[in-house]
Amino acid sequence: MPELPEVETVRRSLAERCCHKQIGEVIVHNDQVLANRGSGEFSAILRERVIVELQRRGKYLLFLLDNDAVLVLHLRMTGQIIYYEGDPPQDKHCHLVISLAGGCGLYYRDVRRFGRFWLYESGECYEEGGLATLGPEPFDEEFTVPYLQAGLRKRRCTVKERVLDQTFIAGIGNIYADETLFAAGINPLRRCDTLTEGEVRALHAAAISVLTEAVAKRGTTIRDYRDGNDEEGNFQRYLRVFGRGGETCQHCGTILIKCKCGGRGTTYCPQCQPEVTPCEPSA
DNA sequence: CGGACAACCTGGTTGC
DNA sequence: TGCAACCAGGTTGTCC
Repeated sequence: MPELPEVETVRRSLAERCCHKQIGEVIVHNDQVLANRGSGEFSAILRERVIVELQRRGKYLLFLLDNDAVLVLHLRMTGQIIYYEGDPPQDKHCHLVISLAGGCGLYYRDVRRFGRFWLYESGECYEEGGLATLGPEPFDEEFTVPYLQAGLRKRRCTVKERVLDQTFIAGIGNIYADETLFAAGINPLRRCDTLTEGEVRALHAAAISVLTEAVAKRGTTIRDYRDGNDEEGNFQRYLRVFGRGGETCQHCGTILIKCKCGGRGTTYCPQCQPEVTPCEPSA
């Protein structure tokens, strides 16, 4: 599941491969993955454009093209955008091929076909849909302790559901929500408006440190995730709670609990992330 | 507006 | 062994 660290790893791996290259033939095998264009129009607009720069916002990948066109991609669950040389691989889950000058290109593969491409030309507002409403990501200056505290107090849902809200914090998905809450010592089922100031500070620091570490380890591969070079991430070796329900907590030895929270599978340590916050010692 | 929930998809796993 | 049911989850859309 590509979240911020995975999309950032894809961005970095593709940037060095395809920046400044010109697009040649574009083949659409399945126009389901095109959100705002038909396949003919999509191919015609992309053809002969030069990829100038790759950016990322939250979980969105942006290809900035010459003539001010922008190709936006969200990988959702199982999307993969991979660089190839020679011929693109034969694959029944390959929905789109963008060939580049010099006998190489990018192919988009997505088993579940949830991922989407948006293509915008000069003058079109490409900040529509999800991009328009994204909140700051944990690496942004705007993501401060007061911002986090104010946002947590505005809702009554669980803290995990709040952390997953992309309009509040961009880039955190199910894996890093569980890992961040563990690192902060906060139970995912806690009501988000009941966190103490100390807990908010811990959550703020944990979000930044967990994502920083995950980017450094090139993301998490549970099953499908691959970067732009078709390589797996490494952070799955460092997960402390996600996918470890029933195992023992590496910190205290307690059996990790697997439950549902906001419809998502959720794992936490009942000892390190207690349901009720202990009274803080008086100063 | 917030909150709840179905829908989109297929492959892997589980249960009978 | 076969087959049906269920589960995984990011985002959008709908409904109350």
